[in-house]
Amino acid sequence: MRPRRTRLSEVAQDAGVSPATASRAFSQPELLHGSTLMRIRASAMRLGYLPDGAARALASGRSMTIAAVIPTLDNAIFSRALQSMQVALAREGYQLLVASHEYNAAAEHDAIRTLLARGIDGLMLVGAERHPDTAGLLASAGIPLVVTWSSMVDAHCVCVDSHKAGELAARHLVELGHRRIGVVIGRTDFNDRQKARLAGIRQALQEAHGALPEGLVTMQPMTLAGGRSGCATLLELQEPPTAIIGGIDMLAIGCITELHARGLHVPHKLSIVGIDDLEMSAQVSPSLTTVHVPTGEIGTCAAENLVNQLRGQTKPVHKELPIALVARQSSGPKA
Amino acid sequence: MRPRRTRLSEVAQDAGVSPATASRAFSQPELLHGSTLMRIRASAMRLGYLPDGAARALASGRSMTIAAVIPTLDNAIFSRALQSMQVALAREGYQLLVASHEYNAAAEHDAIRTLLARGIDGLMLVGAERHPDTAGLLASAGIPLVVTWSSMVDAHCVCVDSHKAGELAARHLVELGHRRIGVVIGRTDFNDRQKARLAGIRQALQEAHGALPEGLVTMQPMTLAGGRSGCATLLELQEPPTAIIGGIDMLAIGCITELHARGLHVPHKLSIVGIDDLEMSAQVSPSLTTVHVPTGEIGTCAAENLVNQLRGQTKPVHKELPIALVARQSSGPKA
DNA sequence: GCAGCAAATGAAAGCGCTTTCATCAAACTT
DNA sequence: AAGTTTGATGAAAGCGCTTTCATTTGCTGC
Repeated sequence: MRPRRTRLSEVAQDAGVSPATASRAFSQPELLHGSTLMRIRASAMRLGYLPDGAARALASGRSMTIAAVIPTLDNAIFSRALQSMQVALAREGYQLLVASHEYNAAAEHDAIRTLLARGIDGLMLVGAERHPDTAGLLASAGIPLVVTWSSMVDAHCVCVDSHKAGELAARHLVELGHRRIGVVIGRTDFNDRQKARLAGIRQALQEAHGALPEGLVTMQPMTLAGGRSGCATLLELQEPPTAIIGGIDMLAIGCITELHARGLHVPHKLSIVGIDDLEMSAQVSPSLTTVHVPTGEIGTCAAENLVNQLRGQTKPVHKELPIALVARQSSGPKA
Repeated sequence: MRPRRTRLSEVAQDAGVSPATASRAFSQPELLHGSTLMRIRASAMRLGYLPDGAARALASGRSMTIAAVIPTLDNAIFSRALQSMQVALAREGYQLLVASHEYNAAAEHDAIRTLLARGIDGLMLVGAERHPDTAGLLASAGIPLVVTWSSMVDAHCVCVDSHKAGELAARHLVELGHRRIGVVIGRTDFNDRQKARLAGIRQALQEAHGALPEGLVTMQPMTLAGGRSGCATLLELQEPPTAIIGGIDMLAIGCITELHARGLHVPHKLSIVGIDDLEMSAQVSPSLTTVHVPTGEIGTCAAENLVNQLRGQTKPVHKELPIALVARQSSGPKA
């Protein structure tokens, strides 16, 4: 078998101290005499000592690991949020564990269960919808929790107002004179963000010119291909829209692509607006008008929130981050 | 404090068996009498028992966790590979732990170190380049390892021939009659895949029409913006190329975008070829000619490889996955 | 010069589980 | 009927670390 790893006791022996002291050299170095600390560190280095996380976690009750359960890695907003979260956590000595559930509540439940069993110190979740059993699981685990993107009563949240995001996108088009506005929305199963955005769009349009006709809304997979297909669907209507809102930027960009493929000019022929403001949205041609959502910041704040909870901050903190419309080239006055 | 979690011994007591038997109910149920098993399961369910991963890992020496250290989550090829890997691992009862290093060898070393300390059963790494200290770290850890994308002697690998990928892209353009071919390559620091692709391109062009002039190669960040900027750089040359190869699809798509923004038709004015075959590459307009790399399969095979190693398969396995050119709309005969 | 205290270290008891080994009953052998 | 095997379970020894509590030592202050 493999050559057993160096143990803390061996380091201690090598340095001529007790295991207790050696342990402190890693967790509470300030308690040790300078020279002792040096000696232990030197021994550890020489012996190539690597602490055993399982033993540490078992003895201390802390794993220094935080988990994030997200819908999918296949959407840049989540990878970006995770990225920022990781950086923020690493700064505090925590490791990030990631699981995705592909928009399936049962899969989310399982992932949370597995993670909890694995032993984590905190958990980041997306959205406020859950499998009915999940609440109990979380309650019995009793670890710090932060809900992101959506708001949830009695829970720590780092959220944005998705309803308002929808309104902003819709109002922008209304102000440009559009009356017939199509919507390519992402699947709303187990996705309260898309639900809220759509509701926001509906409300703003309702206030402007009456209800949004059902035929002008198409639900698609949240990919570029979904955007193209949604755009195609709307174009085939008897009376096609003069503008389209994508439920996420990727859908909006798919619309631009489809229009380009058909030789229809954006925004002269049709205006396109998205929601998210991906990095690539400023780079596509024409650049995408969209509602900026501070994705990276959500990750950072989620990390901070969890760390604060682990430090004793228990009163639920609701943090809402601001959103704003960013007008670029893909939207213009009604033809 | 939080209400302590149910322990295995309590489940055992509740079911009227010893802790040993209760333990077996979870790890080796086939050893138990049917009725005993049922009884234990019922007790576990009723008490809401969740095993303690740390204790399990410590006692058994296995954490049922596998880690992947990738360059970045901000590139769809890695998120896709991870996705497939996760699915394959979950099937075998393993959990995936992810860390990224943003193309920094020292950061990779640190991540591996942290992961090793955390206690993992296997490790997936990308590429064959490493920080000088990493080899020792890995050797002393002595856990199953699989290197992906690149090939490495004496190690388990799931690789593709990046050099050949470069050749395929270049030859395709040569065959279409292009002589002046530009390259927008991703940064090659700590990225042997980009290095090899560029070398492959160089070799194919060399064989066709002599050395690729240095001025026709521009190195850029691996983003859409990098592609745009690289394309712009090449267009400003005294004698611009008639075709451009992107070191990754994202760079190639950036080129298409830049050309679109400038009103230059692809492929009539310029041909564009990428390498990777992202899902979106077939969806952009014009659709991207590229070299298909079976990204998802890399993840699946890496998972299988590690699981096999954990089952005792120790002789290094080299698996090379096939690649192939996919001609789409972005490339055409020289104008 | 000695009580009193702080600083540095050590002894030892677990953390919650797995696993080896032993035990015991039941089911076969011959 | 006695010996042998098989199957199901239990007792108990850790896994490698942290942490509480006790101990030692070197000072301070009167």
